Amino acid sequence: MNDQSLKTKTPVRIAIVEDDPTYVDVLRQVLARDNDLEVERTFLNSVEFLAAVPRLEVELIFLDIRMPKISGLECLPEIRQFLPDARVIMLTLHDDDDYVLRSFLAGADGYLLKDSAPRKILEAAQYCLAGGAPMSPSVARKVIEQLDQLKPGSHETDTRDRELEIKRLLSVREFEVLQHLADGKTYGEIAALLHVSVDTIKTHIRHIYDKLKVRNRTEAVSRMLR
Amino acid sequence: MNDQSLKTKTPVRIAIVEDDPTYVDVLRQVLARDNDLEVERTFLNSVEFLAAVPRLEVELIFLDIRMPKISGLECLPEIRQFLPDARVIMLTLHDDDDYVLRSFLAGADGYLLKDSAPRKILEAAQYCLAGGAPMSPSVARKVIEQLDQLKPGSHETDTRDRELEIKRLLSVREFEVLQHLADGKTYGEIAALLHVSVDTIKTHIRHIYDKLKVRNRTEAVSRMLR
DNA sequence: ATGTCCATCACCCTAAAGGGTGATTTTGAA
DNA sequence: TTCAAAATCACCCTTTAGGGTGATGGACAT
Repeated sequence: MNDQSLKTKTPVRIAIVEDDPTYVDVLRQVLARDNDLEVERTFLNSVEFLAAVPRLEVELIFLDIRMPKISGLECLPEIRQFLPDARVIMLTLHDDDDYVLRSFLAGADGYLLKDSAPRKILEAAQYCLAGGAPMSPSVARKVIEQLDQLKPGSHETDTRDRELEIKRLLSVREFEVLQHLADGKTYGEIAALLHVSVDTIKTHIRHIYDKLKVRNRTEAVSRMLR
Repeated sequence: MNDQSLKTKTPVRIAIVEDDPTYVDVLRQVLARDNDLEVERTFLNSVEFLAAVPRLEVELIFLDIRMPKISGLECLPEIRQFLPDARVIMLTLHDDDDYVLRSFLAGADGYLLKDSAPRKILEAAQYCLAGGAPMSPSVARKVIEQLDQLKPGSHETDTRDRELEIKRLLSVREFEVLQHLADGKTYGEIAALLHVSVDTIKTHIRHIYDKLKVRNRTEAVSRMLR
């Protein structure tokens, strides 16, 4: 008579994955107002979270999208693998990023702006647990705007087109360096090939990373080639 | 000096297209509470509405989805042709039909359940005019559920072949690691994603290098992608 | 049963990468 | 002419990558 009869009284277990400790506290306090909700674990970075996921037992997860190293978006497949029935609400500062649609495609259940009123946060949790997909009208707008990009076969961007696009972003010298990067050359090798110092190459590469918004050579090369 | 300066004080003109006269009245009364909104025209069937559309001047349209003869869905292209900037909120009795996604693809801006509270109706109008896409969490859920059906994923055949060739050379685990490598992930990040130790990943990667006859990750990725 | 992958983990060490800051010269566009 | 990139170089520091070697348990085939 215990499991069933107690079930309605068992609070919903919650995990928070958010690299801003301040906002973690905000969420904690807001969620504490609802006695049916209990924040069981919090993680300040995605790596810690991923390590714990296989043994995690929660029904609801608040997941920050933008985090260092591994984004919330990349955590979603892992969550779906180990916690297929858990609800996931994505946290974001702005609604103007292009993560919105991809989050939902990856299995998110809701979308919450970090500056939402406490009431909205609690509503989001409740709607989500009730099977809805809470999101602000502005987020919903992003979704339906990005909808069109999905249906036509417009993503057949040729490799040459990508190269041209990157060529526009980079200076000629930088593009030259990038091509050597794609061959797996080291700083020193590229420096030798271009008859300049290693530090010059390092500077070029830093600029390439800035312009392409990547963190390392592999991402840069991947960006150009696929 | 009139059009521009008066614009902020001019009420938003609204059209209602709804075959249930009772609900038209409900809408009328609710919308009348907001002095910035003015119901200019109402249509009890879609044929009348379509006839009037070319000469219609409204900023917001409440459009019933299920109507005899011509559905609201079928009206959307016409609206978009003559009133490209007007906002359209779809009206529906249930959120369980498959019109939801199709409505948004056809250019709807919001989705309102007919049993919504008056406050929700006014909110929907306001959100919509502010550029958002109001919809209930249950409707949003429908949208994201139907998302998957939209994405038919056809990649490039060239890349496929290369991938298959490399897949034959590597073990499944190694290939898995290689894919993360191509995303620019570090040892630690891949380890976290695959729930194994960093040393294990290092070993896999060394094996990958051996098998592909490359000396670093960039060459490996480049090998797979081009 | 024996050998061979496969997947896992550990420890050691060196080389390379990457982030921050700052500086100089050239060059082209406004 | 003046301002803004672009291209060059330097020094500091931390993190990551990569090479070598070795070990264990499981799966699978001969």
